[in-house]
Amino acid sequence: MSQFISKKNFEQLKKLAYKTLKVKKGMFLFQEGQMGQNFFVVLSGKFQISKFSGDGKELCLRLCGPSAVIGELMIFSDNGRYLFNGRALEDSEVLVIKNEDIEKELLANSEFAVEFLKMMTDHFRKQHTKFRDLVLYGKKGALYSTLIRMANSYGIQTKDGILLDVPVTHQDLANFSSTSRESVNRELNTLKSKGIISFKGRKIIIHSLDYLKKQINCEGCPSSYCNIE
Amino acid sequence: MSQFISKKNFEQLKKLAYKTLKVKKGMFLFQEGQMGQNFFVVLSGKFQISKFSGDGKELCLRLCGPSAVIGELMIFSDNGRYLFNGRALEDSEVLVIKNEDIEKELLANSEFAVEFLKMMTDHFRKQHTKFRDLVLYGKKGALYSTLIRMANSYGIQTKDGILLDVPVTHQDLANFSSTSRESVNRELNTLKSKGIISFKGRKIIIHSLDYLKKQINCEGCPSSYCNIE
DNA sequence: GCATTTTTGTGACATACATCACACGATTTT
DNA sequence: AAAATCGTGTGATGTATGTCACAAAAATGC
Repeated sequence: MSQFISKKNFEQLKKLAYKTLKVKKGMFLFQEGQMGQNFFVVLSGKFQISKFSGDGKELCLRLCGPSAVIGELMIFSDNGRYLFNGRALEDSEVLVIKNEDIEKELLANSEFAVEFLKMMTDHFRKQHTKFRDLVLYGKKGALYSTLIRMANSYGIQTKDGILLDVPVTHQDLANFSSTSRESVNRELNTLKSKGIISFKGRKIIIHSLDYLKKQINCEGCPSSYCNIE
Repeated sequence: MSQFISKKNFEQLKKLAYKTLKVKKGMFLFQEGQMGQNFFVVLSGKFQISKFSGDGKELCLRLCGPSAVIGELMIFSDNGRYLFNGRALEDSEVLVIKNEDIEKELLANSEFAVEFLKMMTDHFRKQHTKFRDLVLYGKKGALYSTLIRMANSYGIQTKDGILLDVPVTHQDLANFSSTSRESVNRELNTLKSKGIISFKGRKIIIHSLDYLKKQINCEGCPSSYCNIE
């Protein structure tokens, strides 16, 4: 169950859904700029939330697994356009909820409204920390931040260190860090030569999460914000 | 009156306040990392919302005049620490509202809860566009974005163009754009030589807002998000 | 009005980072 | 098994932008 919303309110969201939708791997559930009246709750599979820049680069913001709420930012928006792209990384299934239905429900049920507001502010703080890492600590900071987040979301503790158990390419990491594949490659190899990380096949093992955290002043941040979801 | 919250709900916020506070020019109303149980509504004066990086640089995010809601992001937070700094740029006065009081009120009054949620999502989208400009369009994009926002918030239409009627130094613009004073200076002079802007004393006149907008793909964005507040 | 401080302007240089080019190994397809 | 594709590694080079140094102009204080 997501850390965002209680089981009870997750059930409530389920009730509000008017259909479920299967999304094939690689397909867009929604795209930035597109009009739409729905948002979604992931039931199975995985989605990547991203944003395209003018010159075709893609900035990745979230990886969303089961029970994540996505496409939710347009609720109460004037113009009803999605801000991001949501693409299925695997064959996936989602609940579809009409914005007007949730708006009604929020008015009718203030306990639910508060829970939902809580989720939104949480989400906001999470996005904010990502923002901070990107803007205040440069490309390197963004990469470190991405590694830390992936460790918190997909890391498996082994005696060797934390194994990032997701199939990510250097290009993927670059997209999450608004930098280039080559820079990611070089920086990862620098980290490896320092003994901070190592590779196991294509996957990354982090030996010193602390080192990465220190570089971006990450000490105080509650780890619930520090993930990639 | 702010574009964020209706007069009625602004009155409601006023009722919830347990005191008003005068803040002298230059003083911090709150600082990042600081514990606190309150948020604020500006009654008079002006506040700057900012964030410090590890190496002492300051990233400025908002300029907040009367009826802006500030320090609100910690509502429902686990750790109760401010994410930003709020500093008075002039002698100012604010309403002080306890987080627990608003949390109670939101539970009791769902119409208010929805209105508040609306404000938060609006705010989120606004921050998001700033984020996009900073990360996706580089330093130049950040500066253009800042100029556009200031034009929308403080611009006065004259026959000459849009006069930015705020006292801002190049250093201020740099802080809003996460760049350096010198870069701002050079870029402004480049814009001047292209006839996009000109100077009237210390103030900036924008002759072609469209040019700036085009550079950062700003066409579709509703101008209510595109301000500095 | 003079002195001091703040703000702006600009050259020289250093650095971070993107881009291009290409090689190589691994994986997948035919 | 050969061919094609994909992911990685790395040097060379260009560009954007930060930093330093210092001067001129403007604003402010006394």
